[in-house]
Amino acid sequence: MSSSAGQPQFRYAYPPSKVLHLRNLPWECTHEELVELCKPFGRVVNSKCNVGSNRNQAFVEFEDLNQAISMVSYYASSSEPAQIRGKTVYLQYSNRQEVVNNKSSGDVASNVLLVTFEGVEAGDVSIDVLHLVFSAFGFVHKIATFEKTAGFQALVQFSDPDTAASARTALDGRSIPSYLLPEHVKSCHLHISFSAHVDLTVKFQSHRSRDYTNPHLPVAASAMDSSSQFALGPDGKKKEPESNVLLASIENMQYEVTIDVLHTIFSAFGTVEKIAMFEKNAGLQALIQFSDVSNAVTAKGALEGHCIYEGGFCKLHLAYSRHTDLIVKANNDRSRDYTNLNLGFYQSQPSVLSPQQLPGAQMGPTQPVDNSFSAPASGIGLPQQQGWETPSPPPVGGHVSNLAYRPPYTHPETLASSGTAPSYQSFTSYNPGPPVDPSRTAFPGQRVDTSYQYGQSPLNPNFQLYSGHQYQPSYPSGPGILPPNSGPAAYM
DNA sequence: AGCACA
Repeated sequence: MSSSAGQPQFRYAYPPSKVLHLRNLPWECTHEELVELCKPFGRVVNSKCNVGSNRNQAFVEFEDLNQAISMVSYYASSSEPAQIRGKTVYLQYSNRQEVVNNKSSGDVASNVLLVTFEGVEAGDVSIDVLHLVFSAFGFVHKIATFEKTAGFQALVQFSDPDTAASARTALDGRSIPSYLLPEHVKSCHLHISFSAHVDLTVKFQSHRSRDYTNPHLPVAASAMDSSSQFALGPDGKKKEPESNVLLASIENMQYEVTIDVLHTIFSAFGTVEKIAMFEKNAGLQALIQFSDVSNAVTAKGALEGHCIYEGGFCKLHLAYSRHTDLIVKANNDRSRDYTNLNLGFYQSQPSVLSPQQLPGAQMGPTQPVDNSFSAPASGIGLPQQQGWETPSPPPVGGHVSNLAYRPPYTHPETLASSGTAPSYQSFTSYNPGPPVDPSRTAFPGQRVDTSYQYGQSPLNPNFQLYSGHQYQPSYPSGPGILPPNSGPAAYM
């Protein structure tokens, strides 16, 4: 019996399936492009590209049949055809019920993540920002960025698949907080899957690749002159000599910016040794001293032109200072020497260590440890309450030694597993003592990004970093926002 | 432009 029914030739030849067959695809169409097209209708759990003799067909599998139906129905009645790269794509239900084979959209756990950035150009997300974001979940070994047809992508290598999985779970679909992005970028959603790689080969430290396990790796010449990845702001000039001390000017200061806020922000990029704040030209300025020039460079690149608070408030402008070592005579709310906490109002405390034991000699090998990120990562979206409201208590014996010795990265599993918020105590025992512990650096009423500090990355759709509605200013905006007891700057 | 060789 030949084609009396004659159906299989036509458009809706097959009954609905959560697998769609797509054809007339552009050359070397990627999984990411397919997902981009299908995403409005549901979640693509698997795909296979480059199918057929012309390699221009593909299969996508939705997690749910209704999602596939909605996509087919939509394009059946749409005046605009489905398109990829401007090319019309024809789609129909597949005669299969699941996509076989292929890189299962990266569901095989790996210690390396493939990150696709949505809505940004290659230069918009610096490798330092990536490092910052992913370090919230564990020690990042290597990062490599590249551009393909799917857009700007990165491979981020962790030590083990579990750590990578926690980062993926937490960040997939989230957006990088705007204060880490150039102003023209509205949002930068992340799509994360597991890579097939296990160990990236990074030959140079450059603007597109880093190996954080090997600080002695040569720096690529190409990275030297292309300072563009750091210059997120409009200033393309790199005339001023680099320094370990940054001069920060704060523009549009509607909210209080305390020394603790600055410490929290800048500590994400390395060890902050000293901070001094002062008034200049009716504005607030601060000198932030890092232990290392490279930390200052990274911080400058990542933060220049960004606002501390949502809404364009407290915009940072950073320049290299000519200072290399600030002289802080007292620890107060305008100046702080984090390498010598026995100054100023800490002086009443008995000094537990002799001067020889103070930092410097004992500072372990300078490695890119973000003290703010060495903290345990717990579940995303936990209330940001644990401990930060605690007023900075006077230091107790032993805290100085914690400052002097900063342990290498400790895996988050050691503290926070099973999604329970680490208690303040547990954190304290892990990394005790102010002000090494960033939780102690916040004043009451001074909302600091603790969730970020604790490895609860802010990349949460509902997370508003330093947003106005979360922020409870201690003082009304206006000229009187600074604490009344802000004495004269004690640095020189 | 019409259904996949790990």
